[in-house]
Amino acid sequence: MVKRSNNDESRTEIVRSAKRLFQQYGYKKTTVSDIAKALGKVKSAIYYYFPDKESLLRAVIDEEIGKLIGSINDAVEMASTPEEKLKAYALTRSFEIRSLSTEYARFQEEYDELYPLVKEIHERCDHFERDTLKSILEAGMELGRFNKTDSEVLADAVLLWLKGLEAQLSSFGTEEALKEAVEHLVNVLLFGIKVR
Amino acid sequence: MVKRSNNDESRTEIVRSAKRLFQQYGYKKTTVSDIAKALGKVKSAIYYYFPDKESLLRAVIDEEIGKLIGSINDAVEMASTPEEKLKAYALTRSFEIRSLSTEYARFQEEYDELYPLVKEIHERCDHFERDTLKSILEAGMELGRFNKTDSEVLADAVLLWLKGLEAQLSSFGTEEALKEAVEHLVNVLLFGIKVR
DNA sequence: ATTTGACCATAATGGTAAAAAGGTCAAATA
DNA sequence: TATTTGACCTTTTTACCATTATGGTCAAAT
Repeated sequence: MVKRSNNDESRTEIVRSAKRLFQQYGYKKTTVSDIAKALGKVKSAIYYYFPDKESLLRAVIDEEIGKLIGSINDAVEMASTPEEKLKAYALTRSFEIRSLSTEYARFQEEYDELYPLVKEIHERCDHFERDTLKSILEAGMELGRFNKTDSEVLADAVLLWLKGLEAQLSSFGTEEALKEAVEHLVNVLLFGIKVR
Repeated sequence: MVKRSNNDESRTEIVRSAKRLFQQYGYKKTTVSDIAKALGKVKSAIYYYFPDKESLLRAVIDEEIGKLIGSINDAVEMASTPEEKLKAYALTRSFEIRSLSTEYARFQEEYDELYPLVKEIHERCDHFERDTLKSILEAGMELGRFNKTDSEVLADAVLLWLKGLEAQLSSFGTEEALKEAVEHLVNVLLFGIKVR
């Protein structure tokens, strides 16, 4: 754990305020003063807790990543078989990212400026995702339920496929449509299309 | 066929000039005068053949779509089995789109303005792609090589997956890496990951 | 230990005049 | 007749400047 200022509560309140405003107005359009005013303070109070605006954004993002990873982990652990875990992984990932991308819809307009940060986030998540997927796949192979292949390569392939789905998220009107698509794709992933 | 002006050669030369300059400088940054000057003419000469700048872009795009669809068709027809056709489809599609996105790299900076046109293109291609994929899949089912399911739903799923791959194209350093990824994904698509 | 307002440097914004662009057309060309 | 041209019009883009906002600092106040 990182050592923090005595008053951790102020930090979390500031992050909560920042989060709300970032979601509503985007990163650039919310000023540090806005974040402070929402707490009945003035911007220099913020700078007592955070070195700069970007670290506020990082704090918000860290929280969101934590929640995302937590949700996925929970869903995967809840499932019992490797097949179920894979399905849970794909569904949870897709739904959580979908809801994130609507909550932070304004960030898309600022993609150019936020790109370095986005890249960093992706790299950080990639690591977790590869590991999690790899262990699901390996468990399936151990149990003799999945074909034995290089689990790393396969994990990358599945991840590529999930990211592809992510890029197409906006094309799904309803949650139900997304769910059906994910389930269908998981089935194809599991069984292929060749007759057995 | 649309009725054209007598001198079709001028039209094609104008399109060629526009194509070259659009690739090099993007759509907005190439002026109609530039396109004309490259042919030793003045811009009003262009307007004798094309009603406006956008229709120049459309002509270029139509040509590129024609080539893209042609390449895919050729590759698919060349392959003999449904499995090979599927692989040929995925490989050719990925490589052709990859090369298009490098040739017209500047267009990404202008995404916002070109969006309506891009959407139109996608819709137009979607139709062809769905039909082609559907017929490959149906042929496979007829021959008893693919599991029988709703070919339309399956075609959409495969297409979704190919578009996902498309969104990740920039993450492949070499052509070889892309080829390997596509082949691996096609194998998963065909056989799934469950033991038989 | 926190909060504040005054302060600084830089970046965003608005307004404006000049330049460039898309597009039209009657006259010229061939 | 089929093209090409330059002059012309209107709208958009650019370049520039003054003003304002914003991110960030700091000594003093609480």
